[in-house]
Amino acid sequence: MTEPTPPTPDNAARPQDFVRKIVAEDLASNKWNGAVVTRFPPEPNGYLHIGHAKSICLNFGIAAENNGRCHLRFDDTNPTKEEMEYVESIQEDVRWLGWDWGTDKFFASDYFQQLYDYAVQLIRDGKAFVCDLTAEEIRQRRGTLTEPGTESPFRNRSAEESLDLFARMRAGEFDEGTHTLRARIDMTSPNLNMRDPVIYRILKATHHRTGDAWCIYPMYDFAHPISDSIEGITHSICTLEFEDHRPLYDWVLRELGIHHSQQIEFARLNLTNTVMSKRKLLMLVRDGHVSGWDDPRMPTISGIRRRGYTPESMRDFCSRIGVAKSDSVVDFAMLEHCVREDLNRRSPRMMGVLRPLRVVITNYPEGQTEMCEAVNNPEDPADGTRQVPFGRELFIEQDDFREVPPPKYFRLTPGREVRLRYGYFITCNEVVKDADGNVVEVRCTYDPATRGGDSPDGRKVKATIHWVSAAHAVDAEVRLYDHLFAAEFPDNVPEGGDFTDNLNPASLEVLTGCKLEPALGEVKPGGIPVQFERLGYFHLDPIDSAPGKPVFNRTATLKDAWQRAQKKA
RNA sequence: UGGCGUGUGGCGCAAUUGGCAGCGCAUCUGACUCUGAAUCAGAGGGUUCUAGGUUCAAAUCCUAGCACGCCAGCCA
Repeated sequence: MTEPTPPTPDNAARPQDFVRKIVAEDLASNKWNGAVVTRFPPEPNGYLHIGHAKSICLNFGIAAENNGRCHLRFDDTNPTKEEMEYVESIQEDVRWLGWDWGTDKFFASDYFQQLYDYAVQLIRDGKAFVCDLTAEEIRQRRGTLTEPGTESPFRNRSAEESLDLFARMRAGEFDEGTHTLRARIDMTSPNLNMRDPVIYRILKATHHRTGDAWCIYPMYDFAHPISDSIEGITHSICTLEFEDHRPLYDWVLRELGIHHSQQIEFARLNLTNTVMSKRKLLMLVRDGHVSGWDDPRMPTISGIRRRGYTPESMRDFCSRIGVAKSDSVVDFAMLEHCVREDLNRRSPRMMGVLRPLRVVITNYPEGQTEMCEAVNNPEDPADGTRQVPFGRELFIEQDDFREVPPPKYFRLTPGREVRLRYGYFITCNEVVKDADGNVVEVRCTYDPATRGGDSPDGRKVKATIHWVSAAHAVDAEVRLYDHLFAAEFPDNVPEGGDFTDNLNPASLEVLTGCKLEPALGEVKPGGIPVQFERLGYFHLDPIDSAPGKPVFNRTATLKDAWQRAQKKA
């Protein structure tokens, strides 16, 4: 429907972040002969979220800005956690964000043989050894944050013996947990990662790509630097928690004497009213707090896509939040601002009534219908106009009528005249109630001279409200979303509780029997959200909608000064 | 009482490397308005973590503290 606009290096106007500065300096000093090669290395063990989007835009963005490449590499060294379903969704999400890895799609598992050969080299050089300690024994000897560890009794066995043992590990002779390959570094290092870290373990699990070809798998700290090296990565950008791993990253590459990319760490994204760890997101899915990874309340890429966020707004968001090394929490309002800005510019405007109240125009001829011309997008005249049917019976928003109006309430109330957008001025003169005293219908008169929405005598009305012709309305389900978590910082919870205690019970409100103008019944899936005038942006749900039975997800509300004033009062 | 890292308006980031602390978001006014939207104009908000020191001049350099984050998986 709408062509996605390709990502542009839109950071030019913004101050450069520290990573881009390093890249620029390296280019200036010709450190890598003009090459800029980055990579986005997800583990296919879950769906991508907005935090990943930050990393994706950083890595692909830097490559694009510098005429370089960004590799998509699946870090699949743990067969017990990874699945093909995730590699598919990850690719879809990166593509949706607008990035293209071209032919540079890789899997760490493609390097298993090379990795194995490098491990052998390390053993030969006396830099690694096979250790017979159990996990528990290794843990006990690791020492603590303040005390050094103690060396493994197998640390000094001969390279020949380790080589033999390693080959037998690979051949499947040993059970899981009985042997590991460890780097021989320094058990007294203040950096625990350097205390003879395990670099290979036995895992008799079927790998989603290599099947049963291997029963030993390299650890992240070994596989990652080498994968970067093999691919000729120049800048290996990762998050802060890997800072402590950099010495090990450098050690592996230095000892092997191979291409040595530079690891650079930045702070991961945090968002208010949101959790952003795969573990917690998985929990929300598994425990049924949401309908799935793509629930529109989820901060996953697939969730926000289904919610109606656009790739353009996501990229804009990522460039606005910046890249730095201090832990921080971005205000959710920043994200909303970005979607609103994009959607305001591009979304078609239409009318939909969420909570209908029947209006009968008593002086309008029964059975008559006419068409009113409505502007599709005032922000973009090229979008043209459309015809909206008008009749004697209409629906307006319940909120747009008050029998006893609060102060400064501009909308419909007995005796007051308001404008029906693109329609007529109407004046309310009668209220119909049910047995319980609820207003079920308002009866109005219209001024035929105000057709189109302007009065020839120049009289003004304070409010313009939206409406839908009852005879032509399309029925729809509309889902209103709010923050998944009521608390700004969901993890802040008293002893004994957990983040799910902060789930917002009102994060989803499902409205049925909503009344939409006919054009909204024709919206095709795959486009951008539509603005329901005065309400917000709504996105046709690609999964639950059926022909003639649209379901709309509210992407974001419009800013509402009235509501804000009400809340204050 | 280990190592690594980070502290700049409410929030996220800048500050040409020592030269009057700026931008975005948020907030609040006002204007305009056939969306209480958008737009436009404006406002408030800072002990640059603290204390010393160097200097004509410090967010930036030095010293000593403090706070916060991460690290003791055969996860990544």
